Amino acid sequence: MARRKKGRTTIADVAAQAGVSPITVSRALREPARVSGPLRERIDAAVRDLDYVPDQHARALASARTNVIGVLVPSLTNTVFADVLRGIHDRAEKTDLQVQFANTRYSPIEEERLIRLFLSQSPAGMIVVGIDQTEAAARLLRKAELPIVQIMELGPDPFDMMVGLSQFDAGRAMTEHLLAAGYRRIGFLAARLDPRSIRRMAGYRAVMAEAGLDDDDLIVQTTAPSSVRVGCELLSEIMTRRPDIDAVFCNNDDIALGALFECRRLGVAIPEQLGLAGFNDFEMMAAAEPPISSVATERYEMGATALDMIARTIAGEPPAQKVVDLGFRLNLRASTRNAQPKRPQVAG
Amino acid sequence: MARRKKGRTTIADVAAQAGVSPITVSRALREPARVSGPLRERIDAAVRDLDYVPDQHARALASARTNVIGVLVPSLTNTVFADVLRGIHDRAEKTDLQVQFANTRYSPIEEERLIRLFLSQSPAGMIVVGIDQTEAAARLLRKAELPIVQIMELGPDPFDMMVGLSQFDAGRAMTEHLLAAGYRRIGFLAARLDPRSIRRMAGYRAVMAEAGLDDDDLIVQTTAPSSVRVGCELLSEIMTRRPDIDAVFCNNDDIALGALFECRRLGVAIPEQLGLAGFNDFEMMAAAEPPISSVATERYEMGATALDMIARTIAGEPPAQKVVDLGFRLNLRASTRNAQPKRPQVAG
DNA sequence: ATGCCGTATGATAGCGCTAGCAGCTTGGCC
DNA sequence: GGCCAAGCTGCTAGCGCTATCATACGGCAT
Repeated sequence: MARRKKGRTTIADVAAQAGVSPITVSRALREPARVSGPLRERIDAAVRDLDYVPDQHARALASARTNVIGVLVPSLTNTVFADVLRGIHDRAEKTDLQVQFANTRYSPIEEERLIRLFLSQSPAGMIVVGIDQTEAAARLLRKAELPIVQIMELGPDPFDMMVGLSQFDAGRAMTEHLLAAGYRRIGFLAARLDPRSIRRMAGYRAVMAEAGLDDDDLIVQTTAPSSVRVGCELLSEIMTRRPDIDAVFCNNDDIALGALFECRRLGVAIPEQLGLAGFNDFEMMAAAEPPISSVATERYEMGATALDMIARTIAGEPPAQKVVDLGFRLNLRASTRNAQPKRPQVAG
Repeated sequence: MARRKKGRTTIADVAAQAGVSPITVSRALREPARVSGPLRERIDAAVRDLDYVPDQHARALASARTNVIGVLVPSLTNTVFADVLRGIHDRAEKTDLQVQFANTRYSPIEEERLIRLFLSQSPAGMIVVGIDQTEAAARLLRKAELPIVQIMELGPDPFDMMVGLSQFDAGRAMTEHLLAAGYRRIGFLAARLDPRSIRRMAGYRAVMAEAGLDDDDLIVQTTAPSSVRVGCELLSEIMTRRPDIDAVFCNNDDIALGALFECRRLGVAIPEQLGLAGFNDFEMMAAAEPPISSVATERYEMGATALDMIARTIAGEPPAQKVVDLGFRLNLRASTRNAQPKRPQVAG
């Protein structure tokens, strides 16, 4: 039967040119060690000669395996995930794995739908964000027999592997620093309220409670997506509600930048009248005037590590550790008084 | 022979359950109109019953067609492209098209390599950025028989379709506005120097030349990737080189934000001593203090339109226009004197 | 009645590749 | 010299789906 795609160079063409059988070509490409040296060279030459590229679809169909890594992220625009994706992508390029993204829009329901969809295509591995999947999604992932990495945070009982940091500890650490620097009435500005934001906030609350400084009034939050504008609004609101605050810790850097601008508008001097800290440590934090203190996380590295872990597992050399804590770093700058533990003082 | 993937629900299972032949199921799924009503219903019911999901690979192999749209962008972290990708993705979700991204890192050589790679996988369509492909890449794309959209800018002789704006005109427009507002010694700060930056700059130069205000000294550029920090540095440099400038037009908003911070550091009042304008109109521009004038572009819409055009073409209803100009908008804010044509005045 | 046509469904033959085994060499050992 | 294990290479039979052709059927004009 005359069929389509007559032009395509197939494994049979390569085999003919190299004077071997198709299956030997197939092996030479996938498991070079199983083919003798001379043959391998002839085959390689033929491949180059004919510019042969294996058909991924035929390969996937025949082997019931694919080289697709499914990646589900909550947002495509948030720089946080852009960095992670870049890390994933960069490492994937060095392997023969293909990356397939999808956007859950911060919805666990949507995430579950996408997990079903991906799993039905038998990917080689999956990367998902966080630990708050729906129960059904968790069940699917647990019984799926493929490498899975949860990224961005850590938690008990991983589906398979994890690379992240403790968002709670990161929230704690910055709050502890602010306390140590002498701040007392520390506000918390939060938007989006995704699970990771919430755990950062929990870290903040824990520290404040331990210090006996807990106060619901100090927290201003909204489920609206994070943006610089929302940062302006939240800062404005907290200044109205609690004009006596001496610092604000923002659940991310967009909010912090908005807070900085709003302070400028309101004539609130940073850090003299108000300490300001963000989260993520985007590049602009260091360049701002004044430079803004922020909690740095290893986003690129997180994506890269996740992909590496999957690639290794597929290659049959699973990573030594199934859970990797990439930690965080406080980058303290002029927007906060950076005194080491010092006697508390009343803020200007 | 006992083979793998025994679990998978296939079209044959659906056919058995519905009491028809496999090929009829295949048709019912792809061209419902060609199957009679009652049969179609029985088949649909069986599909739902068995939770059947077609195997993309088998489908691609048999039909020599895929549903993959290849998208090549220069950067994954730049918000500009994140917005475009979101537009593409959002529309792709409404079709059965799959999006596959790759990152050219602003390198035409890398872009060519990726174009070869993608084309060898016979995608259903491709989206590429700009009009500056290598000659070889251009040849490949021209002879490829698939819908292709070039996005982000417009130019003569498209490979197939185009959605974008005239970067030159956009550069012109903002410069004309600055002139009309009375600025005379208008600096231009540019980083990265990708083709689109360069055309924006060309627009700026054209206007300055027409006004007899052209001066190489007014342009400070670097091939370093754009960042807020680089914006600080460029502003600092131009202030050293030409302390008499009265406005700066930045080739993007990161640079503009850096310039704003640096002005604050240097004690240069905006807009009193220096007008400031950016490009892209990121969300933060409106929230900044002072709010920064910027040229808004339809990035999300660009991605969405590109995908729509491809989807339509595949569906056999090609769009009426092969070239779509989405234009731009000047969003004028407090960082520039926004006088309408007025008599020139010496800047403070 | 007869034959023709258009429509709806089915049978057949692959798409390009790989799993599982079979067959052939080679070399080592008794 | 004969036998067997180990190492290569090749054959066969699909993976799940669809392009192409074939067939069945009802309606209509002749």
